[in-house]
Amino acid sequence: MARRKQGEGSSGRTNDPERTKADILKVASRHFAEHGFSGGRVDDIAKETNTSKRMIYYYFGSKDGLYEAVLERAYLDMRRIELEIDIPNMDPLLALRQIVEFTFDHQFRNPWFARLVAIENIHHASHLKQIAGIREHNGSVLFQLEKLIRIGEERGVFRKGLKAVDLHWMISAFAVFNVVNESTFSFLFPVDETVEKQQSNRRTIAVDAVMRWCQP
Amino acid sequence: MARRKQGEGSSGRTNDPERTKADILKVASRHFAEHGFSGGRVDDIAKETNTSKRMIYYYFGSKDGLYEAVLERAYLDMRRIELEIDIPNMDPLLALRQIVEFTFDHQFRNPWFARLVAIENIHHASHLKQIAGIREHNGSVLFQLEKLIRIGEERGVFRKGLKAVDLHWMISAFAVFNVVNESTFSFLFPVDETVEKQQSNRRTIAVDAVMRWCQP
Amino acid sequence: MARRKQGEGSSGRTNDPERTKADILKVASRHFAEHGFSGGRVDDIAKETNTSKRMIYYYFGSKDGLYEAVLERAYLDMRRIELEIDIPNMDPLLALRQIVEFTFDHQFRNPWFARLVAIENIHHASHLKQIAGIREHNGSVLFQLEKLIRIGEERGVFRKGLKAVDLHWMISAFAVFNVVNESTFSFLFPVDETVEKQQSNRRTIAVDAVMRWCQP
Amino acid sequence: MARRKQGEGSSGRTNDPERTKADILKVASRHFAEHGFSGGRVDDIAKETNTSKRMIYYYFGSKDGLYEAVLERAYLDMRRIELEIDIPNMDPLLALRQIVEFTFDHQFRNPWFARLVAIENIHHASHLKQIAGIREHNGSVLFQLEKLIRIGEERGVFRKGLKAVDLHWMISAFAVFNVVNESTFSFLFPVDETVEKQQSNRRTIAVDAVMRWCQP
DNA sequence: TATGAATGAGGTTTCATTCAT
DNA sequence: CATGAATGAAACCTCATTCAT
Repeated sequence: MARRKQGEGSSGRTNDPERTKADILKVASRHFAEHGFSGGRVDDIAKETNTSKRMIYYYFGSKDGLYEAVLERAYLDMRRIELEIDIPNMDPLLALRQIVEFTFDHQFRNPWFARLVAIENIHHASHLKQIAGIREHNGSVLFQLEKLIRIGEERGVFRKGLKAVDLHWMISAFAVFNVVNESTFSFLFPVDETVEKQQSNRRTIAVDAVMRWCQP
Repeated sequence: MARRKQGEGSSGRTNDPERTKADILKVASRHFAEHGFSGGRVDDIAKETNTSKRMIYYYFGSKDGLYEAVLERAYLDMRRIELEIDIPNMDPLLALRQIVEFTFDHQFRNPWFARLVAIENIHHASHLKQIAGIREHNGSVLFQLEKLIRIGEERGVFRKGLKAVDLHWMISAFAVFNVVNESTFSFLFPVDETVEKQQSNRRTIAVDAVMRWCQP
Repeated sequence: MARRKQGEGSSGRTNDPERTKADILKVASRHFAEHGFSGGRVDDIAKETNTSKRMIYYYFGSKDGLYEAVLERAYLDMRRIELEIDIPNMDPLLALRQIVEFTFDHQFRNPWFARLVAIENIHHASHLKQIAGIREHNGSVLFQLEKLIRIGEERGVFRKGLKAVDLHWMISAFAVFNVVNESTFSFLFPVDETVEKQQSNRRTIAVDAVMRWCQP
Repeated sequence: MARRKQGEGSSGRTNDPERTKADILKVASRHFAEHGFSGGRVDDIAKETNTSKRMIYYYFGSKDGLYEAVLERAYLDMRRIELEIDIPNMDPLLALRQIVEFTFDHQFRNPWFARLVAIENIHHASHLKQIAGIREHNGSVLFQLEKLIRIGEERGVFRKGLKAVDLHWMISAFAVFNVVNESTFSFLFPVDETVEKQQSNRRTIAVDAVMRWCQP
């Protein structure tokens, strides 16, 4: 039998705080990304969860607290994933291409992140500003890009004076706009292509634009 | 002083439906852009208006109806303004530069438009899809860009195969991202510059990127 | 040219008070009968009318006033129609049969009257009690039935001691219940017949029951 | 005085959902029966309750939902009570008399039921049709009457060919009309009798009419 | 730790009625 | 006589949050 607490397993009750919190966070991420912060419903989140509404308040204190936790987790995950790209001895142009493509694809496949960011911007980043240390954590992207720019400059494949924050801004603009404005853009300017073809096309545009902009 | 139209100002009752509607729409635009659709409050909008909450329902039927009217008006205004740019005999490269700069600046100075679009995207463009004729109206931008592309190609200053919808996508990405993601981006990646300097810098990035992307 | 007021005819504007009032009353009758008093909407009535909402208030003072006028008109019409039955030298049994059949059919073909009465009963006849002279007017039915009963008794085809008010009560019970409770009754106890067949059947029941009850 | 259940009375908070729901339903039944559906006020119902308006929505979802629950409960109660009449070895004529008298009296003493049904008919039985299983449940009356008719026919005290649904229709017509149209009828055709005397008289009419109609 | 019942404040919407022309 | 704009009060309903067990 060995160490199994009474009641565990039967009805979703876990008695595992970390698991419970993770479950709530995952559900809440998707829910807020789908409905926005004001449009999000604590009741609905609770229903989708394996636990009850009371647990949300127990662990996160309030709707705002829950949303902030969601946001923090989202940024941590995103930055962690980005760091997986390895720009060691790779050719700078190839590395740049990979970064743009990876960012573009990853955001497209995980649209809830970009949507959460968009939602947070509607609220003037007020929740983000409550999250301690989030700024420092995000600095990692810039370090990576700085490294790339330095190498590229040295080898003469990038023009001089590129700034990491500008490059990140441009890459983000494409990757985020692509996800976040998809609904209105594709409705207003429909293209006669499959979604896959269209995404591939837009990714090419993004890659080309970034690379042309970086080169001498 | 003179120049005061009969009944204007003071106590609100205008008996001028167009004025009343325009008043409501203007207030509502700013309010929804500020708080989102779900976060927007009909009560608050009414308070800022010269009229009462009842009139909002009299003219727009519901919160959704009001929001749709706001959205429609916003798109109409935006497209009308864009058409003011004249690409007649101008040098294509110069015209392209002006279009990007104009779009970039105009969106920055009227951030509520981009915010409304972002909000609408959170809701999967469900309201936009209710607005009859909005799609047709928006086509005008593409016509303009197509004209520009044709001239640029003929003169050999643009590379071949450019598509208007792609160009519009890129220009929008910069102009919209710049406005909509400003809060989170500038919080996470602060730059030690004045806002004006920063905007000027980003505009340069956008212009350069677009022009490099269009040229052969 | 000859006596035609400016604007007459063009847009429904009549300048004929009686016609206007009659128009409003007719529309309001059907509307209240359909939705009840509380469920009735002055706005909706106005829209169905050839005139405007203001006229309703001009002529009838209030929603209650309009409803009372509707009720009065309905009772007047109903009693007037009933008096058209002629019981002169007719055979009493035949006359009785005709009265029951006529009442039954007429109520069925003009269900809004019975519905208005049902609605008024929900409100404890409070509006009816405001209508001056309505009680006296309704007495006519009883006079007619009394005449019939007298003749029937004299000829020995009716049993002794019948009272007009009881006879009217019974006839009304069938005719009114048939109309007013149709929705719930036919839903709960559906019969596999055409509506016409069913009505004919119920009318037979009513006629048989009344006649058996009157005969010695 | 003893005999007071724990928590009963006083401050309202029961944490006993069934009791809370029953309390709401009872108050709502009387309220809707008194004012109709459109004329009924959720606020007023809540005030008469031991709980708050919020709980009405918690348990019943909407005003319509509450009304449907009221209607369902009313029909269930009515049919349950009717079944208490026992037609075992009783003389069919006596049993018939008892059924008519019981129905007549019971409806008169519980007028809110007939009023609810009248109200529901104003709304074309739209709520009733939402109630699952209500039709099946109501079938019980017909079974009972069929049994009675069969016995009566066999013994030759009823004429042949009687149908249960017709008999139920007739009994209902008297019992329901007596309650529902009381206000207008007694106002228009006042009788110089006590209410008790009048009811007794009408009950006699109903019994006589039904029995004469059933006999050969 | 966990649950379902309960809540007050506030949100959207509706309605009969009146006003200005 | 006639109209459409305008209104305040009150209606229905929702939401984040807390309580009792």
